Amino acid sequence: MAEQRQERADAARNRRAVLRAAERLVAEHGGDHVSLDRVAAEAGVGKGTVFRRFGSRTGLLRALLEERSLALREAIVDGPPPLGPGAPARERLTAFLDGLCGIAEANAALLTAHEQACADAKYTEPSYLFWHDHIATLVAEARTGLDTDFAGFLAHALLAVFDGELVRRTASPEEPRRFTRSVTELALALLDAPAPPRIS
Amino acid sequence: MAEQRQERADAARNRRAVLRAAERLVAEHGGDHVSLDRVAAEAGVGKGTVFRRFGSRTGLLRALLEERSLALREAIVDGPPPLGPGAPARERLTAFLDGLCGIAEANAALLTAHEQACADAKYTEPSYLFWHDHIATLVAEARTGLDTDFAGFLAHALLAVFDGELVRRTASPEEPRRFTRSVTELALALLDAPAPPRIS
DNA sequence: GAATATTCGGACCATCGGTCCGCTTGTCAA
DNA sequence: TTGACAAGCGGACCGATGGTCCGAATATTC
Repeated sequence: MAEQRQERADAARNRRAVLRAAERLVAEHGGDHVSLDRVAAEAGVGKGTVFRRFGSRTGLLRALLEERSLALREAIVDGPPPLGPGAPARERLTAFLDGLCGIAEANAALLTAHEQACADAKYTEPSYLFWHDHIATLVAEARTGLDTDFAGFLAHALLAVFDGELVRRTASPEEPRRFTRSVTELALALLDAPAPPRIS
Repeated sequence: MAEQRQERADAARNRRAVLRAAERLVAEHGGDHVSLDRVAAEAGVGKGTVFRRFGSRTGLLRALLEERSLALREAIVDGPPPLGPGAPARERLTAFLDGLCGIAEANAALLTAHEQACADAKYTEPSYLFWHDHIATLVAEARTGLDTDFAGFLAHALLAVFDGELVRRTASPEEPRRFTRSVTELALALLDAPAPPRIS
């Protein structure tokens, strides 16, 4: 069962149309200002269709975002080093962050829209959990002896920086990858910091 | 001109009533689920009054949050060290973060509501600008030679951790100030990290 | 106590996410 | 080819919500 008797041809066509329409609207207008009515209209389908395919506004944005990050995710799971398994934690982490920053820089508006839509559920999104787990693991590996919970917190802290608006503000015309550079420096600072003094 | 002929007595009374009502509702129900209709009803005033006083949902939440952080702000500007001027940057920063974390831990739900309402304008809020400037200055002072822009980025990164939901998730029953401890460790790690290698 | 500026309050509006259901259309077996 | 049936479509509809407006009410001032 691939997924219950295949998706009908028109359904697949509409799914693509909706994704492309949403993508276009988010790119043109800011992250918000993209109501589902407009997406449906732009895609040339009814609103019901959008919901049938994606369940909710959140689902639509999530689908777009996962489409963008699928390659990175696969490369991490079973691609060649330094992204994939095998490389030292430190190299894997910077390679991963480099990839994620690239996605963020190219999709800042989409990030904003997604954050807005997710709201509270942000920390339970499968994608978020995956990124978080990956970072936390690598951090713990690179800094042996670090408290596990604190490694998790550092992972949250690193991911917290991926805010659409912050990405947009950090980027600059003459240095498009400034966000990436900043995040990388931040991550390295965390890895290279001396062991924290025992607090309590 | 205090502010144009004083505020009328009933107006002041209503302002307080609305603030207290909003506070109560946010505390009881989660950060969202606090519509302005309900706030108005709970306060025993008309909806128009809420808007007249606070301009918008965002304005109301902001007012609540600034009420909570006013003391900290004043202590920083002209209070005694280590919060106020005079102490070494490192001590000032940890003292400040300690204070801000305290506020965050006590008002996680409010934080969530405010983030939701601010959306894109987050980085232009007077409060945010104040915190950001303060942190960036202290970081630059504690790590001389650090690129100014990067100090600013680190400030954003530190503030990005103050996400209502993250605060709630980091706190734990048996260790209420776990969020504070984590943030402090994070900040110290950033201050103590060795100078980053020149990238480009 | 009257004149006046300010404020009140809730009806009203537009928008938006999400639901529903009668109609259309792709699919597949005969 | 055709017919029957499941799957999908689309847009009218709904409830909630942020925000506006203006006649009524009231604090303030002289």
